[in-house]
Amino acid sequence: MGENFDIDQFISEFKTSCIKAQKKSFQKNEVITTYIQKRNQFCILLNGNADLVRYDFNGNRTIVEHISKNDIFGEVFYTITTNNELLVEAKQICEVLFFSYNNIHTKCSNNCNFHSKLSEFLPELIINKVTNLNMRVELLTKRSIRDKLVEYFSLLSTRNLSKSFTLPFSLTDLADYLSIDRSAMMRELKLLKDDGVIEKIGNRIILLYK
Amino acid sequence: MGENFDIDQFISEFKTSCIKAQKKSFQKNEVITTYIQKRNQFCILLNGNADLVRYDFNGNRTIVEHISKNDIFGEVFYTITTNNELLVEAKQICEVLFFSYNNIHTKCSNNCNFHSKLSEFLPELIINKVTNLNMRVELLTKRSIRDKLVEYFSLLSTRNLSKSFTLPFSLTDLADYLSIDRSAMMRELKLLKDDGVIEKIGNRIILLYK
DNA sequence: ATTTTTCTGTTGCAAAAGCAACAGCCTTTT
DNA sequence: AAAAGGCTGTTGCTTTTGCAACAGAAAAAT
Repeated sequence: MGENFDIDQFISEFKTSCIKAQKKSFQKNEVITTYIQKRNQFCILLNGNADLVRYDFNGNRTIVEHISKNDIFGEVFYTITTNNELLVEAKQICEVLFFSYNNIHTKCSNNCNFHSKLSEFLPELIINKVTNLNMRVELLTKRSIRDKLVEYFSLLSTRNLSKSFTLPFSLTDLADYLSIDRSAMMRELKLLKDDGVIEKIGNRIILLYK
Repeated sequence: MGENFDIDQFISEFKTSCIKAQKKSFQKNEVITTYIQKRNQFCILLNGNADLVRYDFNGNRTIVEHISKNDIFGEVFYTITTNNELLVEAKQICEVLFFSYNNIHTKCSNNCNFHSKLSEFLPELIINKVTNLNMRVELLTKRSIRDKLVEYFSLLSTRNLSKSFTLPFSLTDLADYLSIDRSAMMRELKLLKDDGVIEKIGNRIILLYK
């Protein structure tokens, strides 16, 4: 889409002229931020990819959100806090831009170019996020492991414009993302193969139906 | 919050001076809109409440989203379409404002007051939506029926500033919202009662823990 | 006021998902 | 080059969830 190209260009041309924004880099497996405090934090992932992860009492790990280049995230979107701690973990080397959300509306005293561009693109960025969240809800409301897998695969197939694609997750992470038990998922993947719905070579999937 | 008050006032003062927006009323159980076509539809619920509902092949009904006063919705947030049909159903008498999302950015030829106010409040409205979606993901990623119920109840408790509250759904709808079987949910509610976690009188819940 | 419909509450049984444990493979580290 | 750690693949067993069916209560329609 044209609009995505604009956003991409805007972000790639970014220079931190605004003193209220901070750019930081992270190594793989570093914690980018946690969502415990109430600081109205708002972030943009400039490069790399990361996961928003929750660990619960039973030791279950859940990938609440998968964060890619140009995605926005931060505790400003979690006003009602949950009991569990939420961590954003870098999966690769990441570059992240941090703000306080308060500073987005109020015009920057420097009247900086970045600031005015940001407020121009903000609705577009947030609508991307809403779209992703709706797809996530669509996935999670599927009743069975099989339905979740098939929905997720057809989503990836649509995104990649191909019936064959490599999973962007390890299978372990995929289970944590779909909020299901890994071994039960493996079992179901085998059944999907046996039933001729998919082919699977390692982390590469080919959708056979339709 | 102060900002919510502003939005409330803005919406309540609204008059359809802009010809590009349409206001319509709906009776209980009427279908407000469907998400099948690609029309960039964007809506605001001015009054009443509604559910975004999906019916799947197996006859399962899922309440994908519960829509209350001042919430925004519409197929513009569902760019990658799912196989299933999505319907917005009025649960009470509803008043709804319809736009095309394209008409929000491009300045209205009338230069109308409503239009400029809308683009001012849009980020706030969308952030509310993101927050709600994140809470929904939080609920849906809980592994067991019990965890879903307890999370949902503590959420309602926080919202109502009280350990006792009436469910905003029928129990049948609650199951469809949590994406679980109703009878299994009833069974678990009984266990929560037996274990002294909640008290339950009809659709009224009292949280006993903490 | 009576009928019809929807919702709540319950249960036995079947199916699905989770848990635990282990082996082999692959990748990264030392 | 060897060791360590993480990921994949598998399976037996247990627990949880779903399904089907029904009775009574409550709400809505006539």
